[in-house]
Amino acid sequence: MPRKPRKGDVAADEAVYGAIRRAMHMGRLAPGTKLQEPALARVLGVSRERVRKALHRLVHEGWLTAIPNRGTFVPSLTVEEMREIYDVRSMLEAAIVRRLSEGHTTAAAKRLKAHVAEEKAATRRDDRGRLFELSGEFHVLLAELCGNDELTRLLRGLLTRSTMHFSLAAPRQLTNCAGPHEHGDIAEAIIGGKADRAAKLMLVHLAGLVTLQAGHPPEQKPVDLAEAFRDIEGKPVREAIGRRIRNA
Amino acid sequence: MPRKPRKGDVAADEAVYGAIRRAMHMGRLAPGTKLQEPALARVLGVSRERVRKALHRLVHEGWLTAIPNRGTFVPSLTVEEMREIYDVRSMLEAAIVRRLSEGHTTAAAKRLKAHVAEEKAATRRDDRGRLFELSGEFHVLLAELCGNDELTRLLRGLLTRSTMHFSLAAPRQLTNCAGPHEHGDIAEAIIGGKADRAAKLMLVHLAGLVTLQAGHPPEQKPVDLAEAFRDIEGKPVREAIGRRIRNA
DNA sequence: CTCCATCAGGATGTGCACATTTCTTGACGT
DNA sequence: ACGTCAAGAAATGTGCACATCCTGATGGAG
Repeated sequence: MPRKPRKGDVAADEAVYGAIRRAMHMGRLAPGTKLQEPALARVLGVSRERVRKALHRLVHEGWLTAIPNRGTFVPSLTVEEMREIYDVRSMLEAAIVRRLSEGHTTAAAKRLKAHVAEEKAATRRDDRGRLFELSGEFHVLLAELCGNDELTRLLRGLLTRSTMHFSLAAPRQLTNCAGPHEHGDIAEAIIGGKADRAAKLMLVHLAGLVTLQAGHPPEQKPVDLAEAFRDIEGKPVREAIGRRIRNA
Repeated sequence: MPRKPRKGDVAADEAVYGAIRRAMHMGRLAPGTKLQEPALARVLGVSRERVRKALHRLVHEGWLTAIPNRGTFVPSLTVEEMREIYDVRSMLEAAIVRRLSEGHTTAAAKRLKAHVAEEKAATRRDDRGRLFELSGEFHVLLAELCGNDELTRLLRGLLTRSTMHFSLAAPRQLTNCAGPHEHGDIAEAIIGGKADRAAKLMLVHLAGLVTLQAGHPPEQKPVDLAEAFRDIEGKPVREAIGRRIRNA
């Protein structure tokens, strides 16, 4: 299985894809913003087809909304849609913590503890950017510990769509989850084997996030594309590495 | 919001997409088959870019596997991947039937009963094709009754990937679920409000499907594309109608 | 003054042609 | 005889140019 990268390679695709996602993640692109292909191609310094492909992919993944012959837009999640996503997450994550509570390796417990410790450290440093990342990764970690790749992929998609609201609507409040101590409690219940308690804590945790998000309606403001993508394109693509091609 | 269809329109895209999916659904395309773009374009009578777009979409949805600079292939699901998919389904669907058991409208109960009745009718007629469809739709129906669109979308994707194995590996056995009576029992438990029983029945049901599929390893045989797509392209696109564009 | 029709400008969608890569076939050397 | 390498052919990936459609503005009619 040769994997020779070419000159421009698919890395260019990933770069464009990652640049747009990062801009959204950083709250540069307000809901309702139209992402027009020529402007993006000019700003990012790539061909229009590259931008096209990336936009189509983002649309398919639910990050952007496309209207035929009109263009692609940054979606404004309604409260109802958000509630639905968290509802599905509740179903999945309650089952996940239940399963982990009923049986997990010592290595798993170690990773959980380490993650919670890292979150606490970030909290002490008041490093809200890092804490934002860690808070999301906690939920992915739980899925990973189940050893089911399909589950991990699915939950990751759900989670990114969940955190999109924070990124887009309330970029100021970089408090992804209501605080690391809730994660700590959940981890403790899992390690202690208390399935019911872990599930209940997770449900309360997610419910809290919903009310937290519902309290911060998205702020509509126009955005200049050139400004939004300033010092973005060069950085390495981090979040795309979980999205590899499936090889039979 | 105007919706003027053009001459060829997006319907052509959907037609190509649907044709390939239908061919897979009918077991015409064996696992490992390479879908090369020029041949498909010639067979379906459309331009190569149309085929390209459809293939990319199918790859992204998990129906096909793409290898850069090599082409797109019909995947051969391993037993492990299949088990993972059913594992996720177990988590979600157990939660679904629990929720429905704890509260549902009379209209919901009516739809459930009607569906089970239709399955029994198809069984009596020995209409295995129709039963195959209905068996899948039963699980989607449960998700729909929860009133959560996100959940419905997600489960539909999982389900199509589950049934892919039947379509590809064992097209002969058109018994999607082990029999409508299991669906009937689940529906009965839901309507009766027995959450634990409904959840347990669902878990047993899904576990049974896994063992059923694991017993039928995929049969590898080369396929002629022109033969696989005979009397396919003209038919109306049925399964694509649930995949509309998201409009903000 | 308001409303509608018409038209220019720009953006999206599509087909085409070329560059690049990979697979196959055949010959050559060991 | 087998393995290796090279050259041709075919398929994939990409950029370009044109067709089609939407949007906003301008001018005329009521």
